[in-house]
Amino acid sequence: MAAPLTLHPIIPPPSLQNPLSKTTNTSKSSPIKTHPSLLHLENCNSMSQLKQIHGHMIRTGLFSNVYAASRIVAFCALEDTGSLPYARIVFDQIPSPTKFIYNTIIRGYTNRDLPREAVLFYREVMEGGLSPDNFTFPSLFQACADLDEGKQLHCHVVKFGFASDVYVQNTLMNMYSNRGCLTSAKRVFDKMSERTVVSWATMIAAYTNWDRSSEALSLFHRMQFGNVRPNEVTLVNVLTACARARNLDMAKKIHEYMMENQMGFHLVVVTALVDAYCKTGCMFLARKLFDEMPERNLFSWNIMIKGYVEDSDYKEALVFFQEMQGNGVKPDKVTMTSLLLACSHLGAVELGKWLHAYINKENIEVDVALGTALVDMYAKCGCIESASRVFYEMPQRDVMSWTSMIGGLAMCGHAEKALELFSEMQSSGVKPDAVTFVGILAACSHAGLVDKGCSYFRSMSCVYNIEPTIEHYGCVVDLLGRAGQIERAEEFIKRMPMKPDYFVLGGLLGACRIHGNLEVAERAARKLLDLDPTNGGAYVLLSNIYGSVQKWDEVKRTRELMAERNIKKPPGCSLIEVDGIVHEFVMGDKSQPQSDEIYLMLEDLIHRLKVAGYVPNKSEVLIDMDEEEKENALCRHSEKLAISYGLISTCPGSTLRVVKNLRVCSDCHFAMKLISKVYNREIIVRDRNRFHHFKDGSCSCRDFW
DNA sequence: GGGTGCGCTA
Repeated sequence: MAAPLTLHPIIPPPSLQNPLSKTTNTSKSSPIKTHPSLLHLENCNSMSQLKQIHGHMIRTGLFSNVYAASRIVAFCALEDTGSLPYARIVFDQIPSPTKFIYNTIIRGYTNRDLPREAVLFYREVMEGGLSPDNFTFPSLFQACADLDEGKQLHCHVVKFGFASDVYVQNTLMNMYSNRGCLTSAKRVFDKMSERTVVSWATMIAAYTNWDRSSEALSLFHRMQFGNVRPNEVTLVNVLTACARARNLDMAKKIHEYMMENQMGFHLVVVTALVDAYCKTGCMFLARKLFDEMPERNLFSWNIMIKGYVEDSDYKEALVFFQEMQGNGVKPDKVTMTSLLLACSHLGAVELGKWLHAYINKENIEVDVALGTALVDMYAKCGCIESASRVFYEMPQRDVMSWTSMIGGLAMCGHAEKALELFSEMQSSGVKPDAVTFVGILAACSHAGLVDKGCSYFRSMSCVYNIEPTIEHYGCVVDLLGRAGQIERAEEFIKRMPMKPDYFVLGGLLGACRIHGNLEVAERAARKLLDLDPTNGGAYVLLSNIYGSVQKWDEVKRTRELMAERNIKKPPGCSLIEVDGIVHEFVMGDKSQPQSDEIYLMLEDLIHRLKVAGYVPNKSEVLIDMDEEEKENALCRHSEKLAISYGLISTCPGSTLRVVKNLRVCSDCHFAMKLISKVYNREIIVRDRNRFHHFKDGSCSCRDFW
């Protein structure tokens, strides 16, 4: 009902209003929300407009209305075009700010990723005599720096009586989990009298992030018993747990649930499902789902690319990247990191360089992960100088960056430099991990530094508190074996705290081949065949040793055993990159379009090598065939085919780079040395162990591999 | 008095 006209209050002109007064110049029939200044504020989209409105509000006295003032603060603190410093100035002009107003500023700091400012502002306000409410804490917990600060804020929660607010509890759990204390997170969860779907999702994510995915999944079951319906976020978290736990069955169940509950088109959920299929090794299902997605984002593409890389399908990862570009999707640092990893495996340095240039051109941020991927790519492609350059340009380096560089130097045979870097790493305050020591031991092994290597191995547990794994034991066996200390290596294996595996015994066998120790070789081979009678590599190693000491009967017997047991030799495969395209060769390969030219080149090559003194070394040929056939087989080894292709398709004098999946055989090694001289080419071959840099008739490994 | 806060995929 309208008030009688005669009783209307007299409103003073704005200039006479007391700025501290909380009364407003609006009547009940004109609520403040529809005041023209506030309507202006609704459409405001810049700070200069905001300042005009603010000034006008001060002049008209509207600013003394705390609601109006709060709208000004909210714009400055929360809008993209706002300004937090200005919000602070406005805040200081408000005589009695409400909790809403300072909560808004705290949230503004948190949203803009200014956590320090958020907490400092909170402290300042509290010291000014104000008190928090239940809305204050969620953004504060997001902003808090560490566990200590989080605990202090938790005390405030209790002190001010908000410990049973569900929002506060949910963010509290998240804070504890993210700041390193899963136990406290669980304690909060267990104490909750009412749990929302968010509470469950938060705890499921916490378990997953702490690598306790199976507990995450059982929590999901418990949630369903409690009649809480999962929503999209719940499913995303559960799928992440499935991915980490490699639980394909569960992922499939969630997939069914999604289809039954009309969640099959939710972008994030489907993307999480694609990831779960990738991680459980079902690239086919992942691809099918991806292809059927009505919309995709960068996450979806990155997940597929990473999926292919982790599935060791590097070429498909690169093909997929082309498809991504064809779809007009711009890659980011995550995409680049996965692609560089693919290049590392393929030895595709040209492509790797292209990616590096792309990163620079597109100003993609080189974070620690991407920088490390670049170092690793250059190092694994044998470009140790480029690797080193990128490494030293990195503003930040973590243990993986140092480890990549150390491992790269080790693979190239630069043992001294690798060890120097190891001490440099420690001076810079980065602690080595188990992988670092694999690099260190490999460096010692390739350089024949037996005592140093053994001393590093001992220091692992007593100085660095790192328990050596079977891989480290394998490195030491390799180290001793290569240096000719075969008996010591055998003794070392006997005293290992775990059963030797294929790589440990294979290392010993390899050493026996180099040093012609038949007695130990036979014992090692027997153990190796007991361990895994189907492993073709073990038979090949044994047969090679018999061959190296001209025990042809034994070679024959090993070969017959293989045939009897229907065991195939692991296929050798070589990759060579020409003009950014990776070509793959297997022995006797004729699948290349230029096959005829390649074989003509090969014939010429063998002829010229023979003139230069090449005699085919048939001792490592396993197949039952006559001498001429053996020679033919040797000449068609994948690395020789790859080199022939390289010779006909690159400019004279340019470096040839080959990646081989197995160790390079003695015959090819000898041939490569001669090729480097006869054709005046540097040849860099990465085998499964190390780099061989052939130049001018000799190899960087000094025939020691 | 009004208007606020949480969990999600590489």
